[in-house]
Amino acid sequence: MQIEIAAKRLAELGHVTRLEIFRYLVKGGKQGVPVGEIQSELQVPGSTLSHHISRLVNVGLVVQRREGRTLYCVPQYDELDGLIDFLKEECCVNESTDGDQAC
Amino acid sequence: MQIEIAAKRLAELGHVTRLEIFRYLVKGGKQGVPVGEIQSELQVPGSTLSHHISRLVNVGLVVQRREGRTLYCVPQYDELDGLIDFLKEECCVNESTDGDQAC
DNA sequence: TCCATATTTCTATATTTATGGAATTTAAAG
DNA sequence: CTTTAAATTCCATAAATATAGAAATATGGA
Repeated sequence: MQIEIAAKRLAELGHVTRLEIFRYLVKGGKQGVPVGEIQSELQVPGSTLSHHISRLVNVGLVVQRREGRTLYCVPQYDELDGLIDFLKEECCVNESTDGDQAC
Repeated sequence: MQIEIAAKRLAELGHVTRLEIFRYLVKGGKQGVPVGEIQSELQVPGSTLSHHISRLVNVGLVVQRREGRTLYCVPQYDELDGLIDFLKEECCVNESTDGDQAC
């Protein structure tokens, strides 16, 4: 993963409301959660919520799927896993061999 | 972990320069890396670098240790692991049982 | 067609953040 | 006590982000 993409994704997760949204989606599973359900769960004004969701979509952490009037938000588990792996990439490869090891 | 703390930590990692710094530290292991080494590695002006490092320190992702004139930066592996766990907490607990499972 | 529901886009304001040069602090060495 | 090295703080400016009301769009049903 390119560092610019990883940084953007982390930045989007680094906001309380968006992190709440994303965690709620992660909890919800692959079928996705309607925008309206997120709104009633988190009690955020629609325009604000829409702004935050579209930021998560823009960086590829969430995908949307429409069914009639309802938009489902689906968290991208693979992207999340990739991000986590990126954070621990090459962990301790430069570590001197004496003392505790972190990994 | 409280969501405010998690969001702050993610936000600090969500900046290219700081993410480069943190990953370099993660690579370096528990003994830590001198600020000067980070500077020559990443080619960032001192004042800018100092600003970014202090943000990482403020959210507890990095701890500093002085040895003479040299300041070592030590990444906090436990905090990183806690952050990662937080992101996947309760993954899919609301998922309906039919179809693919993400976890 | 007309209406209700679901969600987004527009718009403006307030706040936070990034950047880097210059000056300063801290610590060791001569 | 003066110099050199390592790193931070101060400062100003530029840029990005958050917030939410009002208006607009999209979809399905009566």
